[in-house]
Amino acid sequence: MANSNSNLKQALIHNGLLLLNQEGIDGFSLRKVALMCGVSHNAPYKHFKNKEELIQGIINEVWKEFHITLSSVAKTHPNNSKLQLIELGKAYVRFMVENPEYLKFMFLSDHALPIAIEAGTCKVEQDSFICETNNSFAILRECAEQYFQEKNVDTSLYLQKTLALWSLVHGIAILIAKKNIEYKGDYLTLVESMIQASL
Amino acid sequence: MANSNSNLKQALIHNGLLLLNQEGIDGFSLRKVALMCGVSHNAPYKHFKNKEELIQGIINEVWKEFHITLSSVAKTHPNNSKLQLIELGKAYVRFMVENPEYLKFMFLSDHALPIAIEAGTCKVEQDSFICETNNSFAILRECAEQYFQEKNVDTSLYLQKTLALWSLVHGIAILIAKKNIEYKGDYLTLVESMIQASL
DNA sequence: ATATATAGTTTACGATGTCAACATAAAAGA
DNA sequence: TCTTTTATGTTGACATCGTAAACTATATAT
Repeated sequence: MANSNSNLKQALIHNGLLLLNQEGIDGFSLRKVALMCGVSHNAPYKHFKNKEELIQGIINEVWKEFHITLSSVAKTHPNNSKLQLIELGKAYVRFMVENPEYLKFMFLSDHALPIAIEAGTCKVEQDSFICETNNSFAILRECAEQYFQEKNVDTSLYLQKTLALWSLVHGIAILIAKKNIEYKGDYLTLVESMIQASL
Repeated sequence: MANSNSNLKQALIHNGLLLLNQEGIDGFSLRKVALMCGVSHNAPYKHFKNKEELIQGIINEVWKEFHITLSSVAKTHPNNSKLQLIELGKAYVRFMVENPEYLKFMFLSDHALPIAIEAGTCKVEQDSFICETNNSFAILRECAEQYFQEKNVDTSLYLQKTLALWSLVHGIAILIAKKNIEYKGDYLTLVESMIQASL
């Protein structure tokens, strides 16, 4: 029971991610994922309550990937909080633009774990399971607060300014990824200048 | 042929919108919409190529509603561009928060008409059909440029600053609507202070 | 050795999107 | 006016999908 237990479970998530990449969200189905794993169409039900739960598993995997991307970017530029913020923003947007199907998948789900924002504090509440949104926001927040500290920003403004930066990056990422905006030229240059102007 | 032509077509869009509100995106189906219109399950195919096209019709309807909301807000505060911008942003966010199913629907579609952004100019390209994104962005842009003019902002920065404001509002709207952020208190107050700080 | 939990299979069912064939009434052409 | 399209529906069929139930085999625990 030790190892082979999560063998198929992991394979389902892995192949689900593959299928999502290959056929997009429209071509995605439980039965296809099962087939890719060489298993009957009902086998997934031993590991996931339903389709929604498998999707949630896949989304968690995407969040992990996202988090790894961001955290490696942050590590690449230590001791330079401004550059960190800019590169974080660019990586954030690039990830969404290059993985539009991930974005749709995540958008369809209603199971995001909210980050509680309360009168000047930003407390991350972890209830039953880990949602990587939190960690990814934590990376951004750390860099941002480091930057604000260096710029002698009033501490009481940290949260609001960080949230504004997050919103800006989140918004432009989705506008570009969803092709609401079409930029002639390198979109990352646009993102960089927008972040720079907002700091 | 004059009138009854688009009779069912309009009814399908209307009832589709109703169904979306009642059952959410998961409960939405072509056949249910047809049933609501008192028509056989294949009748919609005489007016829409497929499900995707009906959805697109519904989305266009939502854009219209969105546009009407924004434009009436802008008209409520003439000659006060700053207030206009703040109220526009709040209305923008409120619309998305109050209609999360609309948001999902729109996110699923790949048929947004992009707004071309090009080296200091923002040209709206209208190809085959009108996408209300453009008009909605146009409202925001008009108010923003009015504001920048009053503040003697360098004209060459208009586009980037408008885009930044749009991104900020778009981003916070989605973060709140998707419950990635949970604000204890009135979220519109948060939005107002964020916009204010960014101006 | 026997009982039980785990992980997989097969079969079945209703809902869905879509296609093809048919019906019918309105519009258009001769 | 008679005929022929065209527009707008209906019915029936089909493959795919998510999911439930019943069954099977294997590994573990007592």
